[in-house]
Amino acid sequence: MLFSTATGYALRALAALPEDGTYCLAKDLSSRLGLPGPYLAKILQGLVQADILASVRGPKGGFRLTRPAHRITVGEVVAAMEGPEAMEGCVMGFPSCNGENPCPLHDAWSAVKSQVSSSMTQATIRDLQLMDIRHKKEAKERVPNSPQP
Amino acid sequence: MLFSTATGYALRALAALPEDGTYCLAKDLSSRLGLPGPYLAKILQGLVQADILASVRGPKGGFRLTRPAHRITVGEVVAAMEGPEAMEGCVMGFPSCNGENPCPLHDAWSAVKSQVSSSMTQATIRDLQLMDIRHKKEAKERVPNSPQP
DNA sequence: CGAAAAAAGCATTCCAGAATCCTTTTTCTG
DNA sequence: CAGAAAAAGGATTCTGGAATGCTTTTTTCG
Ligand code: FES
Ligand code: FES
Repeated sequence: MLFSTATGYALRALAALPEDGTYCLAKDLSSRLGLPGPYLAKILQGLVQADILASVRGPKGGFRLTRPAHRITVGEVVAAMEGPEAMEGCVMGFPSCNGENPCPLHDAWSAVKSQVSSSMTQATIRDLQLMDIRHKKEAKERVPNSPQP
Repeated sequence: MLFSTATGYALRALAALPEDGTYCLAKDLSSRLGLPGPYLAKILQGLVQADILASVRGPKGGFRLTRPAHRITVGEVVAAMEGPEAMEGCVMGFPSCNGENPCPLHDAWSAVKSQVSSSMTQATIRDLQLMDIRHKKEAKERVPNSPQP
């Protein structure tokens, strides 16, 4: 899936945070998204250190975005989660991917890398929020009223 | 790295096999490539079942390609190793990657997928052999004579 | 101030992929 | 046929990421 599952969780959690500065509980997020609770908590803490989230402890505390959603790029989040060296190395797993001794997929892969990373610096958390909205709307249309027993 | 390390090993091993039908020992391959011996052996066995390699047991036995190198595509090897479902799923790890509710990277990623998979069906083991030759030649030029103590 | 709420931090468990070891089967050679 | 060489097959260990639990610190509120 190209990135680690933790990165996916981070993106989903960020997209689920409210856009105003309200603080939001980790537990709340995890239950809303159906993600493993303590694991998500740890991920959120990491995002705090990357200055993507701000947190306050104690009652009334929680997590919130440090910036408006459209100012946080997907690339930034991926870098924070995966480290700066993500997407390095040869697609085929050959040792050392450099122009010197390219594997047959090297050119295609280089194009891919630049394409993905440019898309990632374009896309922001705001875009993910929109996606989520679409998701919910669609679900609502599909099942007009679904009682929760 | 997009694919598993085993897939990388498989590709490297296939590229290292002689083009004539000579049988080649697993142990020989592993030592030549510096790959973990028994692990490579198991990988080779898998390639036999995928009809990419043929093997014969006993003395004078070993592994060989079932077809000329230029008739074995990289895509075929990847499929044999990773299963047919490789490269499915959303780049960002969102559940279900379909056109219905695309994530912001979906279009870029779709392009990537088709590009990579078409490159993979174009490239053959023969191309990998050429890469290897380049590799060796280059090393030789760099170190004209390197005694092995 | 004291109790409760919540994040922070740390150790631990779980699990799949990576790698190793050992036994069995096949085939060649003397 | 006997023995050795080599792949085939299965069980096992190792390892890093995924996930969980527990304790500590900070903050709010009565
Ligand atoms: S060498 Fe394979 S992707 Fe660059
Ligand atoms: S939905 Fe993310 S890549 Fe298709």
